[in-house]
Amino acid sequence: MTETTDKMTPAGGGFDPLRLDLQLCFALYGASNRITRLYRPLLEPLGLTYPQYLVMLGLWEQSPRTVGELGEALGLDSGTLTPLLKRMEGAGLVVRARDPADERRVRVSMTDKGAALRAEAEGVPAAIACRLGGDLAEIVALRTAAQALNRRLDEAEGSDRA
Amino acid sequence: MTETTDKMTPAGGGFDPLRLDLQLCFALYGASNRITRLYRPLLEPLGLTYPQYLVMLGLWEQSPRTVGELGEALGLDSGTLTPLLKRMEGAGLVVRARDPADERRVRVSMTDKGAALRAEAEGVPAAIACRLGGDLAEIVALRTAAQALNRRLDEAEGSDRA
DNA sequence: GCATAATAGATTGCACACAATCTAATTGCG
DNA sequence: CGCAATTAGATTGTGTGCAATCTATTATGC
Repeated sequence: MTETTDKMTPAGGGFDPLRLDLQLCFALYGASNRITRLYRPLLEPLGLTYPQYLVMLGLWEQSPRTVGELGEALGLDSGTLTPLLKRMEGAGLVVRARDPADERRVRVSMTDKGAALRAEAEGVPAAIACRLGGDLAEIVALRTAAQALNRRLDEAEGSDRA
Repeated sequence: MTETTDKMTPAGGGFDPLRLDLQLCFALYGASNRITRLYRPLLEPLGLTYPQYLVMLGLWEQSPRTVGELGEALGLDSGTLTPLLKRMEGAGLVVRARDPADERRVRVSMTDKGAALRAEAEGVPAAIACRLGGDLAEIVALRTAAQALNRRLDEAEGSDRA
């Protein structure tokens, strides 16, 4: 049987490397899921899902952008983005059009409706910050640490292909 | 049309709260996706997906457990767990059985095959740690910060229902 | 100049993730 | 006892997330 005592001595001799609450991956996985749940009720009035909101953030910074550029910025591939962007096009938030200069590329640009949505989204970060509570420094520290991790993982992933 | 200039002054007076790289949510979302990608090639030889691996971690700590207990531990609901557990049952890793004492409950228990898989999984955390690189303290700090966030979000979520 | 390789997206198939809803079983309470 | 309220999972429907593959287009080598 697998009766595990919950002795936790991270620095000690015999601790279990497979313990759920010791996994960084599990903490991040849970944080990501919880954050998505936290945003859902705020984004629903805007007619956006959470990944769609991220796409809009990307496009509010720069529009138009190609599918590949968005994928690079968001860390998603075309298999994820294509149907997502099609739904957003169906909702009238973006337009997709082949680049005449290079017919392989698809340029994604905001519509006026998409641009107008920005005003409604302005309040979202503050509302989230409020719900997150805690002190701001803690939030920033967590964000910075996650970004550092992401950078390192991107490098490792890139070197695989090199 | 909506041509966005990319003036960005993060430290300046009028910085943009909607900037993608300022979002904690985006950093965590990316980290979770990247971590899943990192685990995939290591878990594939074990015949596990990443959420299935988390379920196994939960069951290696305690088996049997009800669906509800697993959902509580992993932060997932029955709509996610039911099909996931069915696939794992199909793979011979777990068994699902109604609790005779309370027919509403379903007890999920490891099979011998599932228990045996633990030996193969022992090496996974070390392999991941190696790929993550960086120093261990940084990893632990990120994990701790994410766990603190998760606790706070759980409290907030719980108070919604109260 | 033309076959070949490289590139950008799209498509397909599978596996989550979750809201909303449903069903069956248990609890509570008069 | 008898029935409403609660509870535990299962089901359904929508929307990602990604590997593998396909197609169309552009760049390259000989």
